[in-house]
Amino acid sequence: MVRPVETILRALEKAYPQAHCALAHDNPFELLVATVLSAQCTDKRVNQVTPLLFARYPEAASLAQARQSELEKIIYSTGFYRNKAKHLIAMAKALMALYGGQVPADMKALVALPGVGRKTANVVLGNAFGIAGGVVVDTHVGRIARLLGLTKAQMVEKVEADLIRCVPRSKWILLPHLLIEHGRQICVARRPRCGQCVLATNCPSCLI
DNA sequence: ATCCCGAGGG
DNA sequence: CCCTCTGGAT
Repeated sequence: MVRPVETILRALEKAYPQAHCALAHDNPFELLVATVLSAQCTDKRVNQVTPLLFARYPEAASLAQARQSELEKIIYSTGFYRNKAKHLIAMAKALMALYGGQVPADMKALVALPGVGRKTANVVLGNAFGIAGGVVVDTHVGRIARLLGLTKAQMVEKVEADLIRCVPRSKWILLPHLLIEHGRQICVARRPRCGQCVLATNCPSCLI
């Protein structure tokens, strides 16, 4: 029923040769912060607040000393601003206390940071350090959760486990970017453009 | 109304 | 396991 992953990968790589991490960043710290901000928010809007954010708080040391009210104003438009501001300050303090202000290149250490879950850790590991720790699975998977009778929480875990099993490790970092690009251009939530979809012939939800 | 590169708390 | 947190785009 489902086409081999290799075939899907090849089709997506051909369709989106420019796929990459769209969160603007110059170093692991900036990517970590940007990824925390990206929760339930488009990368484009994150990129609108990060220039001012990083000018004001260029590294963990300054962010750890931030006044929460000031930080909230800067990140306001990314949503969840109170939680994110609180988490970012706590995260920066933890980076100072545990890692000398540096971002650890380690899954367990990243996930233990305040406000950092497995998805954020995977983004930082893969795109800042080039380490394929796991596979980034975002909220797109929630769209098909109902078809399989799974909750979103179950879905995220199962999908990553399946991808780790089926996809060669050399593609773990690239694959999420391909899927996200596909989700943005073709497989959008409302009125998906199935007529232009390179995976249409194999898609159970295809509308044509 | 629904969705966006989620995570913590109950 | 479910809920909440938030604003802007579509």
